Amino acid sequence: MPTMAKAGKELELLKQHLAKHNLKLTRQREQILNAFLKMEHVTAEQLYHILSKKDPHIGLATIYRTLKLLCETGMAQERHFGSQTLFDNVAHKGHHDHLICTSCGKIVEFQNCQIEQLQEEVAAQNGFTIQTHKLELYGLCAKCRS
Amino acid sequence: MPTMAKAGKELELLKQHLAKHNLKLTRQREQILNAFLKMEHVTAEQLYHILSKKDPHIGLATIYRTLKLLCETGMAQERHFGSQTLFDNVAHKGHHDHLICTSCGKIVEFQNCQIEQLQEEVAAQNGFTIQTHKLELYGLCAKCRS
DNA sequence: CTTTCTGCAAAAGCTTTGCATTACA
DNA sequence: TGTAATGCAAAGCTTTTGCAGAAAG
Repeated sequence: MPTMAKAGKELELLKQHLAKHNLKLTRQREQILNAFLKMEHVTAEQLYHILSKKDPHIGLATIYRTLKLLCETGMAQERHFGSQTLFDNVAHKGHHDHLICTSCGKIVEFQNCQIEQLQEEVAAQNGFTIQTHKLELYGLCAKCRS
Repeated sequence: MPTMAKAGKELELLKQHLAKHNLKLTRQREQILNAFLKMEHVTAEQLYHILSKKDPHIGLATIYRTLKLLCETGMAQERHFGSQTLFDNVAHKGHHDHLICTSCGKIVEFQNCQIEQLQEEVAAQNGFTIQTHKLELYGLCAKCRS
């Protein structure tokens, strides 16, 4: 059943991280992970509202604490867009960058291997080894331009 | 005297912006612009401390208000690194991107025309017209790797 | 003179922390 | 049974806003 194996991949990753740091898997952490994995990107507040419906006593602080854990595992990545702090789901689609419309706020994800390759070259020239990167292109989408 | 002309270029840009929006050029705005132009990137708090020495009664709110203006002219660009909000001086060196060491915090600026060209292509494919962009590469610098 | 700015202080986010209690392993 | 996690509320930061007096055009 490869489907089931795939479904639990992220949970396994979290379990590994928890075990390595002597932390515990809780009902809340699992709920937060599951809700997070369904989204492309979320704010802490958004997750809080989604989860509050199922579990009215969940705390916003727990969301923040768990999102920090997910960032440590590499599944999530913190990103600032305007005044909002978004947490990107990197597990789902792999790494992706963003095109952001400055007029309507529309966000398009994209990937480009050539750019990534050039990034590696630039880093090497400066003696750096890349761990991760963020690329955001701001402009006007087709609708807003016309 | 080309030197003087060059020195006032950014001030002219600010004056234009102010005129266009029916705003006024004040002593504080000029001071903040000058201090800002001397730096590669600063936080609002840093500018506040620098300027407090000359003018003990300057307000932090004025710094924030003026930095917002500088962003609108395009001379400054807001950037989030970790928990800090930095304001980049784009006027001085033109647009540049950043290599950031996740271990020691060292920041290296760079420019790469090929990457910029590819960005344009990606944007065009998605119907976007780019206004600006941010590229940050996070990793380990030579010292921290060894 | 009229409008905009400033500094101050208060307010408003958003995120983190302290603590008693609960849940995991 | 011993740690670690949770929820709540309070504290902490950074950034914004309201307002009366000051300054610019």
